[in-house]
Amino acid sequence: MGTVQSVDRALQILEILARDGERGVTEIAGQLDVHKSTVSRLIDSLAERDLVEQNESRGKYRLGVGILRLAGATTARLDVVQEARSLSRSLAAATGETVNLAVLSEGAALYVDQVEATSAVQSHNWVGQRIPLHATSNGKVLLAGMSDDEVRAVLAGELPAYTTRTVTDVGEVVAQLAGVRHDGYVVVVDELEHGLSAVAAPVRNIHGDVIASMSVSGPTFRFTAELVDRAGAELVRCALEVSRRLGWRDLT
Amino acid sequence: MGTVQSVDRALQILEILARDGERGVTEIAGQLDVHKSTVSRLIDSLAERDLVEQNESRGKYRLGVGILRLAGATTARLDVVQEARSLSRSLAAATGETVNLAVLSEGAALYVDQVEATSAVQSHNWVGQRIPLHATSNGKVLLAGMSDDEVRAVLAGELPAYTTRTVTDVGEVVAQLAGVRHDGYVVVVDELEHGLSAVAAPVRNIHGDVIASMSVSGPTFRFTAELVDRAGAELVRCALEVSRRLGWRDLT
DNA sequence: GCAAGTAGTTGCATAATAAGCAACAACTAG
DNA sequence: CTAGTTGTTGCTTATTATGCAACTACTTGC
Repeated sequence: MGTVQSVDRALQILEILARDGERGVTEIAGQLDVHKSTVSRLIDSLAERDLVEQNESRGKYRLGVGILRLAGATTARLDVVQEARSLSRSLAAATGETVNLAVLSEGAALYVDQVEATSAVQSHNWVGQRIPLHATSNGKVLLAGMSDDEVRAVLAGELPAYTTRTVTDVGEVVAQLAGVRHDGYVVVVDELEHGLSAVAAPVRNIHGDVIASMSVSGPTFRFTAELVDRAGAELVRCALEVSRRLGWRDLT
Repeated sequence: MGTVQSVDRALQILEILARDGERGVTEIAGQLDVHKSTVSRLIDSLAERDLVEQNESRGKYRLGVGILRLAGATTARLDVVQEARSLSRSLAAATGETVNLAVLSEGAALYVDQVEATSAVQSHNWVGQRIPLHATSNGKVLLAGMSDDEVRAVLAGELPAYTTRTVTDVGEVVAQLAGVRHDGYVVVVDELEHGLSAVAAPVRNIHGDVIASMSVSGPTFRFTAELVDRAGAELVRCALEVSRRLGWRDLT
């Protein structure tokens, strides 16, 4: 099937602005290899619906709040977000940490919901962020839902090291995934950021496919063995309940 | 300036899906008054970037998670969200309720951030939702940032009553706004939903314009006069601090 | 303060694409 | 099993998107 080139270009503009924050018409024209008047008109269409906005008169452009309206409609309709919400909140309250829900999207973990305990240390909102798969608990759970061949395809290329603890050898990651599949959850310590740890478990659909990952994360100094045991058990229970609400049946 | 018709159509498709949840190619073609093959190709462009997805093979279409990636980039770059975040969290902890941030968007309050105290009763995520101005504390704060003529223009038509307490007379709303401007905050009880109350205060930019509204909301039974006093004072203090971080200077 | 350069905008002509049509495959309903 | 509907796709052409040139507005350097 065919796409529509001018729509493709408009969407590329949105991606450029998402990646770079803000850009001028001439800069975007250079990146798309089209004339700046073309970009100006494409941006006009996007601006009419608040998908982009201009910093000031004749200034650079950035993403606008119209995107958030569409996003609100999207999460409101994501079954897994809806079914998980109340469980995420009780889990956050029970553990005193941050609970996240992530789905696989274009070779990364896309965070789609977040609930923080009020006592949680961090205030970063991960929703909408695309986070590397190999260095996070959510990422490893999502990878564990794939075959080893699929994993190797997704993790092609050199895996970046974010800390001295990041596992960057694909073979070692694949070996870890066997353990994830066996245990039904994974604990990751200091791989994405020093001082940040998390435990994650899979959320399955009616067919048993891993469609999301739910995690509890917090500062490493609070991730004692006792907390990991308690949070892990509670997390697995919650993720199972979300899966059940989505139609999954554990026949074992 | 001109827009690009095919991009306009593609964005209309996104809006239809945001409003209706899911729709088929033929349905969308009817609404846009174009041929279904046109819709099929426009959807192809949107699907290639995960902005829409198909429920199952040859089924209806709905918004996809690609929107969330753009949304994450948008909130990450909204200055007011960034500056407010830590204050929102401390306010949620201090009051034990839910704190929201909303901006004006197309005649409604668009919720752009939310922090819940773990003890908060509700689990509804308002981010991305467009909420009526006349029936909410955030809405009334955003209206109070306009002139009376602008208010009357925005509130054209019959105002829906959501509960028996909803103020639906435009004149009465306008009169309330004078009070909001004087007091610097507003309390709204049971107007959007029975049992839901909130207090809100304005966030200003460097020019003093009201660019967002910050609120504390919770169940009416917890919104005692004492809580309103305490939360109101704390909220006004936080909203002022966010305004200062954005460059506003209160010279009084 | 002025000149030169750059960025974004817009009218117009035309090159290129988007769109409609027809036909098809796949699915649903009776 | 048949008829009807939906979504897809090859092809042609009607229509639009695009580039160009010229313009306004702004920035930078002297």
